[in-house]
Amino acid sequence: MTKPIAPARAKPSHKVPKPEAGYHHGELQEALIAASEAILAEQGAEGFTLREAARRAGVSPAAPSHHFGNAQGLLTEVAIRGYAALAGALRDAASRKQGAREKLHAQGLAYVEFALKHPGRFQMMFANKRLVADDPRLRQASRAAGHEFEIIIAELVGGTPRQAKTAAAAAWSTVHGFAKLALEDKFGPVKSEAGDRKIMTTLNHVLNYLWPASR
Amino acid sequence: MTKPIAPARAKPSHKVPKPEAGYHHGELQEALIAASEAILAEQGAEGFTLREAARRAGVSPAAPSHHFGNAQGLLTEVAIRGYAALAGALRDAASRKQGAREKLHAQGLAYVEFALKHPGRFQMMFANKRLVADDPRLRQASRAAGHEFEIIIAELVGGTPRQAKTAAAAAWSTVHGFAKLALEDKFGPVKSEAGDRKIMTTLNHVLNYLWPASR
DNA sequence: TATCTATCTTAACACTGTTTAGATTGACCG
DNA sequence: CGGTCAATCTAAACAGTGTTAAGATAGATA
Repeated sequence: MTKPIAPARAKPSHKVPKPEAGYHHGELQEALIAASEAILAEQGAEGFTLREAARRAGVSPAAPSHHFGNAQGLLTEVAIRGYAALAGALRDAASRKQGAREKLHAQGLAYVEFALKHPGRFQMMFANKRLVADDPRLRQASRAAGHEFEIIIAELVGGTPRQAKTAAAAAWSTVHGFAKLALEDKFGPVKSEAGDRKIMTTLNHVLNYLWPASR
Repeated sequence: MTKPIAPARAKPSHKVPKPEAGYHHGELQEALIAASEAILAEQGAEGFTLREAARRAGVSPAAPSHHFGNAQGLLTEVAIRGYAALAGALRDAASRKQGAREKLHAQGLAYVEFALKHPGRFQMMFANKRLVADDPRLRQASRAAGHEFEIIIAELVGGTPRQAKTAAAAAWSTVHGFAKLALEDKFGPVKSEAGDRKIMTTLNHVLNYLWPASR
């Protein structure tokens, strides 16, 4: 189930990661990213602190700066992986269905499911002010996720590229808005399993309303 | 251009809106709310600090606590007024048009216009973790804004209340998602006047696509 | 083996929100 | 008119935060 999220290029070239080191951590980047994701999962986007991430990785508060520059740099890395995971989820969802409408529908469900399952990460991915918003890799990761929508939309609406772009913006806006509103409890409590199910059926109705079979 | 969003009442320039500064401020609540809105307008939601609001109101950092309890309490008050302003904008926009579809369309434009014009306040209104999320007045203000959509939607779709609820969720999700994505630069830069205009025409296309004349 | 450089720590700085105790004030009430 | 009292605000402190500068350590290299 856990698919490799990071690009294939992995290690800092020269050495094999040693689990137990002394002064040198060995895998500090990965440890900090993992710690950050854990904090986001436990405490949400507002709960993240750089010091806590360092604490969990077992290093001093100043250590992260050598690898990520600052907190925004670390969070940017987390967001990039988040976008990759989201793109993967969208691709997977579409691949399991046949017919453009069914694919789009499945993508919409997958998008909101991702948001509800990883609220902290999701919120952080769209918090430009806490990221290095103009990082090329971040921008590309975001575009790649959006592209997953455009692929299916192009299949669905045929028309000019301009029209496809419009339709893709419409689809993305709808599911993104729904996810955001749901996370702020605008469609009822979201903490419980039952709450989540109710929200997902509401989403189902919304998608059927906006993209009926006739489209 | 800048329309008074707060009740027409006071004109608190930074200091001493009232007679000579004494030990008592006299209108501290209003001054703090105005200061907070100014910070949100200048620095965005992430730029707000309680101390800066106190500074602008000319009081000590501890003063706000006597009126609002804590930072969340102050921001909750700001958010309540924000929702009232949003509801007013939606009502105004609808009242200027005839026909349910035109009204809904105008509301969608007004919603995004509000978000682009007051990004800091808008983001804060939907940042539950920074507010007293279960404050009854806040919840009611939020529901009142959402209700503006439901009124028009009921006019448009006729059907069962359940169907109207679905359609309202769809409309709200779409414009909210569009606004949020636009504020995170997903539809291009949003700082310039030209950027905003381009975004609004994109929104126009989206609304025409999702709510065509035939609905 | 000696040096070099990446990595990490220690310590400090300027912030933040919140709490406690005390000072000041205006208003009520005899 | 004068005294009490509650409301209002300040001062000071505390535990946090992100970031930086200077120095220690260790792994790799020559």
